[in-house]
Amino acid sequence: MSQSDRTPRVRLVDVARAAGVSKTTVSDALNGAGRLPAATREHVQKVARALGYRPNATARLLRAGHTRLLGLAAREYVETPWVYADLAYFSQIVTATTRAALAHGYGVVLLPTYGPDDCWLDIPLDGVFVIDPVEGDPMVRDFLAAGVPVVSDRRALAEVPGEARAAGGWVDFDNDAAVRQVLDHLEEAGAERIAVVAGATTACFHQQSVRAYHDWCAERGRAPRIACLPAPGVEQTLQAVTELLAAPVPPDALFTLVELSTPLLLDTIRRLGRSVPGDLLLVCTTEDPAASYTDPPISTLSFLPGETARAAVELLVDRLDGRGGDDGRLFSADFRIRASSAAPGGGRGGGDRAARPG
Amino acid sequence: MSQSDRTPRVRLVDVARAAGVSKTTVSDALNGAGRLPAATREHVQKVARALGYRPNATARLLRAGHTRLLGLAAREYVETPWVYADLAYFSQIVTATTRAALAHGYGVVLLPTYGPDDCWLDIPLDGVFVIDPVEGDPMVRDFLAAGVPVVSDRRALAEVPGEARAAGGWVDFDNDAAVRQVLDHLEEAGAERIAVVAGATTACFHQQSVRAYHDWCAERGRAPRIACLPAPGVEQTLQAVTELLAAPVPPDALFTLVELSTPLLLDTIRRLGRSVPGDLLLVCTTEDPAASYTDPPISTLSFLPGETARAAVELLVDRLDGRGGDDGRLFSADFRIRASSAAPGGGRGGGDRAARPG
DNA sequence: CCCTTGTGCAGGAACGTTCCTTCACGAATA
DNA sequence: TATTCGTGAAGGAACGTTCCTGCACAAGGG
Repeated sequence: MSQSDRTPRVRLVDVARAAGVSKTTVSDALNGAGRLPAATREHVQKVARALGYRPNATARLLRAGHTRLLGLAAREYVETPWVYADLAYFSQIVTATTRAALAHGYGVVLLPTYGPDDCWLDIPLDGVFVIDPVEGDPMVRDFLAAGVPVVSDRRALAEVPGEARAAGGWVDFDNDAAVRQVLDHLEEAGAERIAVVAGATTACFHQQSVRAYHDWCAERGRAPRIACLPAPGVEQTLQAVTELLAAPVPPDALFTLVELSTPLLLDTIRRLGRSVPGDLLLVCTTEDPAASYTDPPISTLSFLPGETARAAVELLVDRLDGRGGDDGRLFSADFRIRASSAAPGGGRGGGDRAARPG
Repeated sequence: MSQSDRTPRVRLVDVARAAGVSKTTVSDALNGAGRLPAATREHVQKVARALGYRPNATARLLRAGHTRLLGLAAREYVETPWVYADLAYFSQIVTATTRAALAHGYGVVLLPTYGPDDCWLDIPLDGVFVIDPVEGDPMVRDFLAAGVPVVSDRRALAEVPGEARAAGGWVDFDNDAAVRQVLDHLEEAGAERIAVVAGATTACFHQQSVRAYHDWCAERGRAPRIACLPAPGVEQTLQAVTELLAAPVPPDALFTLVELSTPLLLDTIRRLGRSVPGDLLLVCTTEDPAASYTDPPISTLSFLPGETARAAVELLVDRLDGRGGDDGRLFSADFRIRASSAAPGGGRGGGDRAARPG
């Protein structure tokens, strides 16, 4: 009943019967294999075309032993899958994963993140890329147990005990270094009261970043000024910024970790009567290219979703093809200093240059 | 070699042998089928768990006759697949398709859009959602020929001759009506020289919209002012806007059809010395929620990618489950009038109200 | 004339499931 | 005692491919 028509699809044997040859001959003729004279080959092809024969993909896969399908799952807010794919970071991850996979002859399946038991195992996959896995992630566990190689974007979680480890790879960022780099830069530019806007999610990124910020503040004896958003959204984010800036002694620098329309943020800050970078230095974590076209251009921190995804797919494909390469790859975030965080004295900034750690 | 380990995976028969029962018993015990006493069932389950047995997904699918996998393909700029998934429209289509599919127990495969011959047929799919198919699209043809139901977002292309038609569905917009609605609104608000920014792509949306604009202008004896972008990108778009506004007799209204950061556009217009809506009325085609938070809020035209995708999936799923419902669904775009296109006299606008045609 | 070598194809075993059919056996009924 | 009946489980045929093996026949060499 699943097939819309009740005509039961023409199979290989049907072609064979119609052409008066065996299954083998048909298969060989259509796949360009075996030793067949051109005449036979063409005859079979003609018959197959006449009958409208199309090979059954599932049967081929069963025979082949692999599916050329890679799974992609985002494990943040598991109960509402793919809601955050609207964010530029996820969107670019999806795009880049797909493009890289296709370049290697693989398709990409967007996976369910919750559901009855281990329902994801019903999908025939050769490998999986898991974004933001949680501690002891059941999905990761299931796939590894099923012998499906997993690459995640958190190296900490790839360190599972025992033999399963051999099948897990990772790509990751030096998150601490990135956050510190931004904070150091702001301090150097004269900032004394740096405020941070983060998200209260299960994503390692936010948790790690917030911790790094607290550590950095503690080392300098500064009081952290932080707003943690329970959920993403334009309204909430702008609200948080407004509140931060309304403090009795307002911050002189703002570092956002949540994704947001940067031109809109700039505009909002202006409407609150503060100028960038005059009154407030600004650095945004974002993948939005619009950031470099604002006035002033905004300093950005990017976690290179495209490169991450590409690397993850390469890792996975290498592993699938038996080329056991590295266990993982560590990236550095891409910090681009622009006018929005230039020193008041004018000693820095104005340009559009990338800074890389150590 | 494809499987990373050379341990050849434990199969159903292996469990059967180890448990001292037959394949049937194992299958029934694990799937909760058949008539088995609890003791046997538990014994088999224990053995299976001990051996680390995981059923082979491909084999199940072959047996089941369906894959619970839906394909998603964007046919715009076929040679560079998924580059435009960064755009909010595509991104939301992908998100909504995936969520709707998962809700019905289907996974989503992001399809290749080019490649050797009909390579997409190697992927085991139950149905396909094709965005922006081109005329006589080979992908659509291939899938229909292979008996895989196709839903596209262009009703014009679903009208293929003959019996194949029964397998194609569509969701679409009344594009002309939407464009005219915006133009009429701008005219009513006092605009006399409406300029349009469109993209030069194969997407029906742009072509149809441009045609509608030309027709509308012709009916009124107005000269069309249009900028067609060869490629999307912040730089190009802002450049086009700058040029349009630099005309000797500049436009008094702007209607953008390409996706763009709306706060950035507003900012750019201001930097060119024009005020919105005072000097220039503004309506943007966008899916970006930031548009309602700018100052002034921007009037937007949305093609509801989320609802489109949901409808497409419903259509597909209905067809797959034998519930032959409609052939398609026609949507109306969502035009929201805000202050950016309010009449100079102040007669209109300021609010945030939706307008629907008809 | 027999043995090799090569060509053209057929048969059938995989791939790993599910599920339909059958069969044995003990208990209940006639 | 001979017939039903229900329970528990085995056997094997699908699902639709691919590909290994092997057979028949013809041509060539000794």
